[in-house]
Amino acid sequence: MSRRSGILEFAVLGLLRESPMHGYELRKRLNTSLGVFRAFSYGSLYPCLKTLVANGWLIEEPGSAPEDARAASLAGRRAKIVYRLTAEGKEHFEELLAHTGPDAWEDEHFAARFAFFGQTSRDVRMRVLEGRRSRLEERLEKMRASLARTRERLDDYTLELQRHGMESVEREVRWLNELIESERAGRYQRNGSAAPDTSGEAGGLPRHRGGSRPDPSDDTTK
Amino acid sequence: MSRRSGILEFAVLGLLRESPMHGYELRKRLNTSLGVFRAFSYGSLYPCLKTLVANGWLIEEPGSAPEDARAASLAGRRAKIVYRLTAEGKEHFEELLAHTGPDAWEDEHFAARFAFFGQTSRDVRMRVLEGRRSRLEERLEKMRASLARTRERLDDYTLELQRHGMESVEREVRWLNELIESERAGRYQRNGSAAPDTSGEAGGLPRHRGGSRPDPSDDTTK
DNA sequence: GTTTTCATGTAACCCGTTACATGATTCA
DNA sequence: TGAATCATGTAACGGGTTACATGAAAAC
Repeated sequence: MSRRSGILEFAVLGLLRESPMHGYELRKRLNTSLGVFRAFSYGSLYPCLKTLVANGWLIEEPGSAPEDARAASLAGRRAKIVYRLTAEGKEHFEELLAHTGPDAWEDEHFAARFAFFGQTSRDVRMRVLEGRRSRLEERLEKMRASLARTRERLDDYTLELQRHGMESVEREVRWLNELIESERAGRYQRNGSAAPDTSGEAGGLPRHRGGSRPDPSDDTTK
Repeated sequence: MSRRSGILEFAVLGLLRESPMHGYELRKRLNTSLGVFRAFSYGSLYPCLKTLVANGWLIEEPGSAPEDARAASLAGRRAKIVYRLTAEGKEHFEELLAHTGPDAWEDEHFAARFAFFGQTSRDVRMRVLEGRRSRLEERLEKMRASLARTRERLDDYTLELQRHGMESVEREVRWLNELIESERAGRYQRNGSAAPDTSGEAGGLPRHRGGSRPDPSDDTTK
């Protein structure tokens, strides 16, 4: 059965659900769109793709770029394997999305699921957000308890590190609260299509100040 | 030479520098005092201790608890191996602390070093803090660039995830700025001994609101 | 006297990386 | 025609975890 669990498998399925792709492009998308929190290498991606195929979740299609029709007449053309999600793969991905295992609330697991919220139903999103929040609150409890126990024998730097760590967690809890509130109020939308200037309080998620600078240079993939 | 790099080795050396300990206690300290950011298991700790001994950085002493003197008369008493840092080990740890390798600025590496700032000179601290900061600023650049490139074809959730990620990084940069400022001003102290109520702006690091609640219950180890 | 906690260890695995090898396609 | 980039892969390793096995000391 090959339990290749982990983030990579999940993210690959999620990206391929949106559209078929070959490995190279897949990796680029992993490291930009999703890559804020993690970067993957070919050394893990290609073996992963193979086991996903072996599990029947993907099929490989010998494909070239769609608009490259004139090259299709060539005889010995190959390479560029396009992977496409099968029906079983789709089903498996749904299960993974909905699955509420104990590990599902860890940092990177959570981030990966969140990245695919657009393909989920609201009640699943709610469960995930609330699960993450209570997970963080447990963690806060432990940190507070540990700090209360050891405070006196720690030097200033260790203390400062712990304080900053706790503040980070508290901050994420507040963030989750906002998101949960948004979901409750029904403020969500499928796919914000090209709204070049996000100035007002539109329909979607709560808007914040800051973020990317308004510099629309560099449209190429570097 | 057994390049067992990684956080664990570093943290073990750092803790043993403060005082000798046996493995079990060592692990507890790793997961409370330092464990805010990471938890280790025996399955990694004990093998690590062995290689550290093999490298000459630690020695094992058959030891029981110091105040357990009456038990010393027993014949076949053993187990409870106490590990002590050798002179070479100490030297090695200093090198690790001062070493400015490219990996030294990553999240967990940085956190581990920071946790042992109390054993460092100020210029080393400054180098580490500034190194970390410029590392984060690089990361911000990439995130901004990536976001500017892909903004239109991302759904709201992915966008929100990236926004939150960037804000977290920006927040850490501000934190580092404060710390660097503190170091510059010479506001640091070795070991804040039992200041039960931290209300005013004392001599040490910049004080913040929030943190652990004033509830001194539960002094036992769970 | 039995259950808990302390204490040490090992073998198998997991999820990924690094470094390397190879070749097709595009562009100057 | 030669360099850059696209594209696919593999072998060896890395730094840990899980689950297991064992036994001594303390608590009840």
